[in-house]
Amino acid sequence: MDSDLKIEAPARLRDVVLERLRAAIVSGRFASGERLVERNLCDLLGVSRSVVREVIRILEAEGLVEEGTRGPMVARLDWAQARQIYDIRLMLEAHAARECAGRADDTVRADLRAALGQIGGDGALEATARFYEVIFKAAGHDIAWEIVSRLNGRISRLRALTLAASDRKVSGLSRMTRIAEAVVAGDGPGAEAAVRAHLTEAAQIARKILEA
Amino acid sequence: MDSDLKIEAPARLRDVVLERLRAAIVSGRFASGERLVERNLCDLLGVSRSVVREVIRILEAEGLVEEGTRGPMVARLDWAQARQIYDIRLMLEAHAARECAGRADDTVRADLRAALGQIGGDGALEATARFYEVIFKAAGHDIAWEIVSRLNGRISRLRALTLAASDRKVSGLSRMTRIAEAVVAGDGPGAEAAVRAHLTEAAQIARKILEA
DNA sequence: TCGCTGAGTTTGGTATACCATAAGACGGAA
DNA sequence: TTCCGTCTTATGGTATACCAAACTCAGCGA
Repeated sequence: MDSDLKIEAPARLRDVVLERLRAAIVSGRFASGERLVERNLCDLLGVSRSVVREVIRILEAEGLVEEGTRGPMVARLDWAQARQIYDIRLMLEAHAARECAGRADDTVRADLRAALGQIGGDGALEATARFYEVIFKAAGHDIAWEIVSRLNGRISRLRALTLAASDRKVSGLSRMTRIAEAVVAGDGPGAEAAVRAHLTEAAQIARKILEA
Repeated sequence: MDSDLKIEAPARLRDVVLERLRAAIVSGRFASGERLVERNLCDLLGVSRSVVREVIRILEAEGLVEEGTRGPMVARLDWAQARQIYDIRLMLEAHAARECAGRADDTVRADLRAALGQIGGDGALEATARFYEVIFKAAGHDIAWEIVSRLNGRISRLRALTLAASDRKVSGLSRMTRIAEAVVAGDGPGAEAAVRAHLTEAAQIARKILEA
């Protein structure tokens, strides 16, 4: 890895706050519909309002925060929205997986296996994201990846609501392994089908949670 | 229209600036890759940095602005990106048109005709947006509409590059009329095909422009 | 002539101050 | 008791101030 030499850019306060706040919302630390009072967030995070406000704009664009009558609040998430998000992800990911399978070279295959291997470990969430990133980037679908990343913020909120997270993780891993196998084998239609199966299952679980 | 009674929310400076700056970028007032120096924008727009900075965050999320090494700059737009955007729009719009055709009621049909009727007039751009909004909303694809709206900012930049805008407008109108006709007739596959034809043509034009 | 250095300037990052408005509390009059 | 008006306060919108890093460029020495 040549990343050892990379100079890490000094972390901007904005990025840190963005990450924190996003995590807080995704993890359910703030309830759906709860108002995000700027000055409270400033106290909570120990930063000034400038930072908080800029971060709120970004989270608004991600759909995690929406404007209430009096100010920003945590976006509400219902099944109607989640269903749409899964539909969109399905289209974009299926397309990317198919194209990726058609053009994956050895580097891509190796990256895919590496990401898959880390999913069982600690940073499961990051590894999963990395897995998809490899697929999208290899397919030349940068913009689609950008979109899916943003949508993932909202989807991730669903995961936090799941109680039995462990068994789903296993299931998800096996599904993703099937995706990877199809991609590595250059089997476009198979990869697409695997993506479809994975997302359909995930959507079913989300539906059960949100309709309850 | 009962909208006569509606109290218009006091326009926030942020919204005005957002619109202005977006228009400036889309129209080519700022060159691709040009640095957006905050203090310059403040002078230009006559507002404070707080506002400018928040607006820049929003435009960043729209992909119209990207972070340079030293600060924000107007995003570069090449054919590789535009092609991806057209691909994504194709998927989302085709899907929406198909579903809209399957469930359009009289209200939707009327709205669609109204929007179509206004496209020839002054606010062609707004009317076009309204046309698609009707289709997406009627199909129950709010989130997809949100995504397409954002992507449209980038696509709109292409239009500004076109010299012969008039003949394309006519062509676009006839294509959109075909979409509307298929939707009104409840012809899902036909609507999808019309969308496909329209976007394919638009993509071809964009390609010619960007590869030159 | 080339290169180094240091002052000055630009620029983005961050914090704070001020203002207008709307919600909420409180009290008086019918 | 209820309704209305007023006062207080919370809150978001906007502007300004300050700082540190980095870029520029003149000046100086080898």
